[in-house]
Amino acid sequence: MVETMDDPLSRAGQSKTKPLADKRRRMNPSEREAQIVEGAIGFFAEHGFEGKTRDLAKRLGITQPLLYRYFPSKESLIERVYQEIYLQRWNPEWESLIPDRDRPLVDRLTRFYKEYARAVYDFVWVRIFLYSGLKGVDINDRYLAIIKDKILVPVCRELRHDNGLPPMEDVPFNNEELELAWGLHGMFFYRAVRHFAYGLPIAKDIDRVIENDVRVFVTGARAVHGSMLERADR
Amino acid sequence: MVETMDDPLSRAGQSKTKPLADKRRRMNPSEREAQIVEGAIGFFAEHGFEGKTRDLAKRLGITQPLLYRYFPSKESLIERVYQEIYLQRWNPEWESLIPDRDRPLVDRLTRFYKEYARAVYDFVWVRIFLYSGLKGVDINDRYLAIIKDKILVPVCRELRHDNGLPPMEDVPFNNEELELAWGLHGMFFYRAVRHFAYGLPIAKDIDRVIENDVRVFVTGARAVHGSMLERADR
DNA sequence: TTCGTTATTTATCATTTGATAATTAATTAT
DNA sequence: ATAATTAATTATCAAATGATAAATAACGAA
Repeated sequence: MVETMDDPLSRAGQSKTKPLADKRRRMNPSEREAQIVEGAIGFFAEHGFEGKTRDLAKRLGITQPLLYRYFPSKESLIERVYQEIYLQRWNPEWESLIPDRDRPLVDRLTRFYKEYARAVYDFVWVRIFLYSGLKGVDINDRYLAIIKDKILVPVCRELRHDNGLPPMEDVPFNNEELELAWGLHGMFFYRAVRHFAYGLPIAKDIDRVIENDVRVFVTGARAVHGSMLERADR
Repeated sequence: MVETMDDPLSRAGQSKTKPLADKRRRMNPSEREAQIVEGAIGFFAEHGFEGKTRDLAKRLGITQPLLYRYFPSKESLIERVYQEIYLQRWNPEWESLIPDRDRPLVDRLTRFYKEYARAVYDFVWVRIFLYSGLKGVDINDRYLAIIKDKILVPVCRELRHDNGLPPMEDVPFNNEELELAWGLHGMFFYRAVRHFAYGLPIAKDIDRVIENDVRVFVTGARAVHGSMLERADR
């Protein structure tokens, strides 16, 4: 029986009630700044960007005006949170993984999504991504453009090659095909939404789930990919 | 070439700048209430539940205190929005669709997700679902429990039958199997997240996309479903 | 037309909230 | 030890926000 994992709220390490810095003042500025940013990430992930600066300060065990010594405004702190979250968690090596035809496609995809999960199946990441998406922040679009260009389109390319379909130079790439690859990505990412946004339990052995997802996708895609190309040209 | 659909923000009917009720006062109370609720749905879907009552009132073309004649508090209005959104959009007929073995499983699934899409691929629904999920509202959990019990578990049951696997009475249902069905649901629902939360374009011909999703899933699931049951007992 | 009812608005309150200024005190340099 | 520096706190401000009370005016009944 496959176990499930509960309590998505548990962020490893930081306890929730942690104004334990009772009398410890005068921290090294760069340390303090880092502490504020990290705290803000967790805080906004939990409460959304409408979370109050006073509550954030309380959580950090500092006073609210101190935030304004390090950031000129709440908005600038939020901006910093975006930077930290988005830029830190993309590994360019992933991009070279997909087109590596020395290995079977199923292996490549499984490997990619397992590693990607390690970076992204995370309370703060998922929730900040959703909150900023709903807010319509542009950095969100840019991130998704990378997903599309560096992962999904290459996946389609490899899928064609694997299934003996004509390359994109001969039969142009089309949106229906892109949706196919978004399907795999949706299987993958919606699990994170379920767990970290909705608070539902998720299977404990993520790796096995990913293996299944990829097998389902690659096997199933073979059955439909071809027909998309036929209908595609004119 | 498959077209794509842009501007997820467009909610059919109501224009965004609409305080056009310039001098028309004294509306029938039940009408007014309905108008407020509908306006609140669109408003909170757009701005989240932290949206300000004054902005909502402005959008409705009424004054802010009038809201409080119809709802004792902002929270009670939000509660009403939940009711309206969640209760109104579940069709019990869908539940009987899945187990109908007179039709091929692919047909049943395609039909269900097409009809479900008509109810749920919708700006306000998707966003309020996400906002309330992030907020941790219990009605969200209850809705997802219905999805699981009435759709996903039945899907697994039918999938077993279709692939000649032992019924649940013989080999018990397990979480890995459930994750399989969540995979299909994720393909489906993540498209809505992409479009309505992230603002990305989505293929115009939703029906065709759903057909592809279901074919990919059913074909691919056949390749992995069996192995889950073997490992499952003990 | 006049009057009574009540839907709606205007005026206002008490908190909350992002932000600033003045004050205090921890740490380092002399 | 003493003074200088500046991290951090305390004390506030002004605007925003949920909510209430009093005043107004639209509509139906007489």
